Amino acid sequence: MRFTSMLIPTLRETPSEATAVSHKLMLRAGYVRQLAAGLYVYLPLGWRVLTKINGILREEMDAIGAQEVSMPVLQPSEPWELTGRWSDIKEEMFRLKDRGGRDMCLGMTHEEIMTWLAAREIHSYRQMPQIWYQIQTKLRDEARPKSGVLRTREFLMKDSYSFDISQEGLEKSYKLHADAYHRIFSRCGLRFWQVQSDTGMMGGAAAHEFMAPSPSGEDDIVLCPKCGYSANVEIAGSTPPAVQSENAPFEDVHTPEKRTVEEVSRFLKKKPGNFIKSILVMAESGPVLALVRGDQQLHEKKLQRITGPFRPAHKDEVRDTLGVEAGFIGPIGHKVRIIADPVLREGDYISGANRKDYHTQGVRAGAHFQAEWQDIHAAQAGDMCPECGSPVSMEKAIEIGNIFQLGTKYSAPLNAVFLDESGSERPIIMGSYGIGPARIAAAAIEQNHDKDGIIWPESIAPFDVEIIPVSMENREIVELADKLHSELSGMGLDVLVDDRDERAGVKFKDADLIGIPRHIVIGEKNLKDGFIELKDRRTRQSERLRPEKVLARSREK
RNA sequence: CGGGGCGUAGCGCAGUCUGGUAGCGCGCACGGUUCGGGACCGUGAAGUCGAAGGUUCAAAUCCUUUCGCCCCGACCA
Repeated sequence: MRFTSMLIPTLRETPSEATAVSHKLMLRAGYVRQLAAGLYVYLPLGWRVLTKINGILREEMDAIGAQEVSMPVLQPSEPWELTGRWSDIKEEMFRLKDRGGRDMCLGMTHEEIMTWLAAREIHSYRQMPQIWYQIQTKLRDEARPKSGVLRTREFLMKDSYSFDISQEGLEKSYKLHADAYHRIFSRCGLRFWQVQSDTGMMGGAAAHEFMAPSPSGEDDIVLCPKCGYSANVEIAGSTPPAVQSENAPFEDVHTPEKRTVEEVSRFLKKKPGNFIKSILVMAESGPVLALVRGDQQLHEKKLQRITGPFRPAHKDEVRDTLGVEAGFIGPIGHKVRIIADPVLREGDYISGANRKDYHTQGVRAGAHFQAEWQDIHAAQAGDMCPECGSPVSMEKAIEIGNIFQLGTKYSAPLNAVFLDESGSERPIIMGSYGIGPARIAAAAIEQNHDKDGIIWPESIAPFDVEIIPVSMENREIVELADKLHSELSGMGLDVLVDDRDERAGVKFKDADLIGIPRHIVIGEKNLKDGFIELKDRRTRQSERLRPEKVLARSREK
């Protein structure tokens, strides 16, 4: 491919709206353009990368016996009504009516439609297991599209669905996917972790996410370097390090105008870990008082799994419910539901005294208050691993894939049933599995770049080699570039020749930006001696070689 | 949805406070010189100043409304 016949609009300056590294580089190097918030055009280079990623996805999905299909993006409401998601999902679903006034939506995922198909076509245990997948556009009216292609309103997703006759079968399909995902992400050149994750509204028994560490990631993951425990912070267990117990007498202390743990701890010269942080929230069932240690944070997702949806209490609600203003509330003497983090079981603490300008010290669980004990704190670096007790670390990560054991959450309401060997009717046991190709591309850039641009892993680079004829005036150079171009292409390599009539510096800068892993530089001086240069984008090391040698070496690959 | 920021030429920005002929750099076009890490000189094209309404002799600038984009948070099936 010739540079001059391809649209590669590189930018010298970074458009101001970009903050994530991958976003900046994709814009500058001419891979994508933004149409509107969360809507991106993939330019030729960008599309080539996605095509390569999708190729890997197809190979690995096919290898586990999955079959590719294609489902409509435009869907009728009925299957969604049957599973309850038509009403469970709110503004995030794009909805419309057709000319007949029928409710329709744009697919944000395809459990309903895949299950609809299974309900029609799978009748017997003899037909299973099945795995169906597609690489299809999804639409979600995201509350906040962000970070370039990392969170968009329209995006490509490889989604697959397994259909089994039993939980054991599901676990097998699940394992097949997990293994395939490891191969996929490894082949794409990513550093990644498989972590335990929340099943969310997908429901079901088990779920894992595949996470590529990156500062641009939206998720926090907890990792134990010792035993390999890894989990999304949304569900990660951890034991906060023990704090020295004060053995303080049980009594109120005057703390005028000191409300937050930080203020009171500084005022009393005690560590935040010696405090109980009391947070009142309003759940649908009523007020709930959540307690965590002062140096810990309440994790709202964890609490929500226990109480259902909630919101923080307003100031007047705190007063009405607990009889004291926010800042001085504590767990003692209330009849509201109290949920406390287990770390508070032991030791004595300082909490709000339930009267203005006072805190109580020497507060002990059991003796002074009762609570439901539930893990509701957010794990933080330095906490102890729930499996082996060593300190855990935290990383920001991009969710590049997920796998869910769904069970019968979709098959039951959509009546996707089969007859088992004994002739009795049972719901199909399902799993669902997703990968975002654009996120793979973005994560690859986040993990592989330098100050000059992208450094693509070979497997997903838009081209294998870029040939850089340093001058287009020199006939010999141009002829050799053409010759290498056609011979390397003939060997099955994807080759880009920068045949622009630009100065060498411009070509070098753009080549570094675009990030093709190998560059062949053809310059006058070297060519006079019969040499060209083969340059590695990552290491920047350059070798002087005879042109034939380059061909021979490429043939080996 | 809450908080913050920004909309001026393709891109990056100045001009807005204090109203008075719309600017700079890059890019683009043409001519010339140059040619191994984003060259230089000259000439030139290109802007309903996001939109609508208002105030004013006069609005990019002041007022009102509105749309869009980005960031933080909430949300993320």
